[in-house]
Parts: sequence; C-alpha cells; structure tokens
Amino acid sequence: MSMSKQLAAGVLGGLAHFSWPIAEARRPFDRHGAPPRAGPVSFVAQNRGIYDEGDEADTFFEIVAGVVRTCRFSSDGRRQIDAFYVAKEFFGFEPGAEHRLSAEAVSNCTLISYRRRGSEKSASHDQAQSSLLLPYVMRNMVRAQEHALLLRCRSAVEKVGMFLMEWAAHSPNAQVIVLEMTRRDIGDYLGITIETVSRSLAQLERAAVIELSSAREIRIRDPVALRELNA
Amino acid sequence: MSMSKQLAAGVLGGLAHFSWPIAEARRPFDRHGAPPRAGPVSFVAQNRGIYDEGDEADTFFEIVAGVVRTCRFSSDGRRQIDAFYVAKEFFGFEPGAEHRLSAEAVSNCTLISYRRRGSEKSASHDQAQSSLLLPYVMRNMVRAQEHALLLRCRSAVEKVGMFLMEWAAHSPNAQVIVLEMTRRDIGDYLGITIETVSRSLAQLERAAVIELSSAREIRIRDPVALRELNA
DNA sequence: CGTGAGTTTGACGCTGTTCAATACTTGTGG
DNA sequence: CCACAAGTATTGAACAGCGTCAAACTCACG
Repeated sequence: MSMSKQLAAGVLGGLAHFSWPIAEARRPFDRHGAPPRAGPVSFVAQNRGIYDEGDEADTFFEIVAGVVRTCRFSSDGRRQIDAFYVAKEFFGFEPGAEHRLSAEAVSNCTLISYRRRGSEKSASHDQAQSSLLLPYVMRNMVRAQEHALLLRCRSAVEKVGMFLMEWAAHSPNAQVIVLEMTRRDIGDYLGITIETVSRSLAQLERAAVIELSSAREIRIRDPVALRELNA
Repeated sequence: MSMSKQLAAGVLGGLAHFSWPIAEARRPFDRHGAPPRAGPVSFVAQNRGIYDEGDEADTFFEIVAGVVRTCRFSSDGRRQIDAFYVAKEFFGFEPGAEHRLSAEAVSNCTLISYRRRGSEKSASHDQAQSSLLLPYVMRNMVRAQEHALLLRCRSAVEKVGMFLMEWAAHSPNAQVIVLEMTRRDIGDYLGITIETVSRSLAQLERAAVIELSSAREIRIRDPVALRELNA
C-alpha cells in the first residue's frame, strides 16, 4: 500500500532483529530461509517471540505476511491474547517506554520495523509521524474496544461465532476460513478453555451453521445464522 | 491543566449541545443550573445522554467535572459499558464519521466540546490536531486493552477487586472510594450481574479486605490483599 | 510405524445467572 | 413529621453453563 511506503520513507530506521523460541531460553535470531536482509525487514518463524512485555518500546512493526499475536501472562501462568494482527496492520506502538504486552509469531512472518521518534515526554515532537500514525492507533483502539465487548457475550458459542465472523472478514474467500492459530490461541483470545472452543465448534457444526473440513479449515454453511448469534 | 488550554486554543469550536433523559423520548437540553453558556462548555445532568451510537461524530469532549460512561446496547436489551471517564479525560474521538458507542452522564457533568478537524479520509489533514490528540487516543487504546484483559480474570471477586483498584487510583483519598455509579453500571462494565457484584463485595467485606460504610462508599482495609487478587 | 502435539469427547463439580423476596435510600405529598 | 412510592441494594435457592480432569482420537513428521 501507499501508506506503508509513506511510512517507510518517513519513519524508517534499519534495525537488527532477534526472535526466540517461546517458553525456552532466549537465543539469537532463527529465520526460516535466507540470511537477514540489511534494513528494516525481518523474518520470524512460527511460535517465536518478537518482543517481550517490559522490553524497550523503541521499535514498532508492520506485518507484510503472516499472523502475530500480542499477549500477556498472568502470574498463575495463564496466557491472555490481546489481539491478532495480519498483513498491512501495525503493532507494538505504545505510549510508554516499555512494551506492555509480548508479541509472538502465530505463523511464519515477514515484518517491517520502524523506529519510534521522540519519547513519551515529547510525543508531539515529530508531528509528521504522529499524524501518520494516528489512524493506526485509532484502529487498534477500536479493535480493543470491540474485543472487550465481545468478551461479555454471555455464551461461549456466541464468542466463537463472533471470532469466526472476524476471521471470515480477513479471509480471501468469505465462505472458507483457514485458521492460522491453535485452539489454545482461540481460547486465550476469547477467555475460554480449549475444550469449550472445541465443543462450541462441534455445536455449530451440529446446527449446520459451519462445517469443519479439517480442524483448521472451516466452511461457513449458514452465514445468516452465524451473524444472528452476535445480535 | 496546560494541555486542556492548548487544545482549547488549538482545536476549539463552539457548539450548542443537547442531552436527553436516558430510555425516554429525546428532548432538548435540560441542565442543572443556569442557561447554556455560549461557547464550548456544556452541562449534562446525571443519567442523561450526551450522544448516541450512530450519531455524527463531529464533536468530542473533555470532562471538567463529573463521570461519563460510554456504552452499547445489544439487541436483547443488555447494556455493555466500554469505559468510565473522569475529569481531564477525553472521549468521543473516533475514527469514523459516526459514534460507535453511546455516551451518558453517570453524575452531573461539566464538559468542554471540541470540533473535530478533517474527515476520516483526510485524518492527517490537520497535523497539529493529530499530534496533540495522539497521546489521548493512545491512552484510550491502553484503557480498552487493559479492560479486555480484566474481563478474562476467572472469578467475579477478582473482577470486582480490580475495579476497586482502578477507582482507588482516581480517588483523592486512596483509602476511601466513593462510587459515582450504581451496581448495574459496575456489572455492565465487568460483564457480571448486579447480584454477583453485590455478593463479591459482601465476600470481600467478610474477608476484611474492604468495609462498606454505605452502598456507595467503600473503605479499603487491606490494600495488599486487594492487590494480590489481580496477580 | 511410532511419537508427540493438537484436538475431540465424556463425566463431574463449581461459579455465576436467574428468579424471587426482602431491606435500604431518597424524594414527594399529605 | 410521617407515610408512601420508586429506585437501589442485598440475600437466598435452584439451575445451567463452563472449567477441570481424564481418556481417546487425528494428523504431521521422523
């Protein structure tokens, strides 16, 4: 898109990036393919971390390809997923000096990194960057608000239904959804267990609303019924 | 604050405002006091609407005094509260042409209104406004994200505990919280019923964590125990 | 063909919702 | 000043849905 070119021209800063296997000792960058290109493009393999909660937030990212999740871990070890990001979306731009969430690659990812201008004390320092970023920050704000509303649907089936609607919108073919993420990812995003995710999908299949071609590929048979769940 | 002066100088637009009793036929402005002042300051009485979901979003607001809730109504009549806003905070600035949520006065409110510059197609039209607003939009983004995380706490008591922590931070005296909102407001914010809110508070009182001087006034007896609920 | 991660399904218990009754608070009018 | 009404809050009992634990199944990969 032209927007990414604008940002690349206006904001870019080449940075070396590192990623690590999740829930293991951190170790250096491990790509899937060629050696790292000089410049702001980086590759991150499936399930590897991009940054951690508490890391310095001097860099933010645009996704070229793949899916990223931002998440937080509570002290009892449970994981909460804040959002999934797909191609052409931005993540990691935050108000403070540190990342408030961790970011991890759901699938193999290609990212463009941008260096953030100005600290939180002089956020208006670079007006050009601010005004370019505002629409993206607002989109993330709306996303978080809609997510919070989603989480208050009463039933698990409604939550799963709304999740499917969200991903149908991202999908090239609105009839067939290919899920990049595991049941655990879905559960941690919706605030329910993997068993309940599975049962909800089974229930929707029994009601002939969807059809599970495989565990990760879902065909929508009755879009109207699916939409009515949300109401 | 100096920020509000900056915005008033940079962005202001005088607008006549209207509010209405909630869940009744809309009727014109009904203040609590003197006639409406010319200019961007308006008064809204408790429980009256400020704008509705779907209204044109050409205006946004700063709170001088009082508490505002933004909310949405699902088709089954249930209300979901997205956020509470207090003095010095902004609300109603949105990416699209229409408000995505309704806004209502929890208590009697004094507001400053600002006219939004530029449509969504030319959001970067007014760079000065964009860069001034960015920090506020980001704060609202963070707020929504934290809210989404809050909603996934397992137990109702944890949710209520986190809610109390939030409001203790706003309170002048950190030991005593005066709730401006009803149990229904709290329940709709936390995604639980008023009965469960009440039971959770009773449970915290039995555990000697808090003390309910009256229904709306809560004294925190054991801040450490309260904080540990969240972990 | 075996292994391990991911997924599905079943049985049971707990937590929050629902429905219902009671108490408290505030404002209004006699 | 008291009585009454309406809104708000608390408490109880029964039920339903989701979480938990456990076992079986599927699939990709070596």
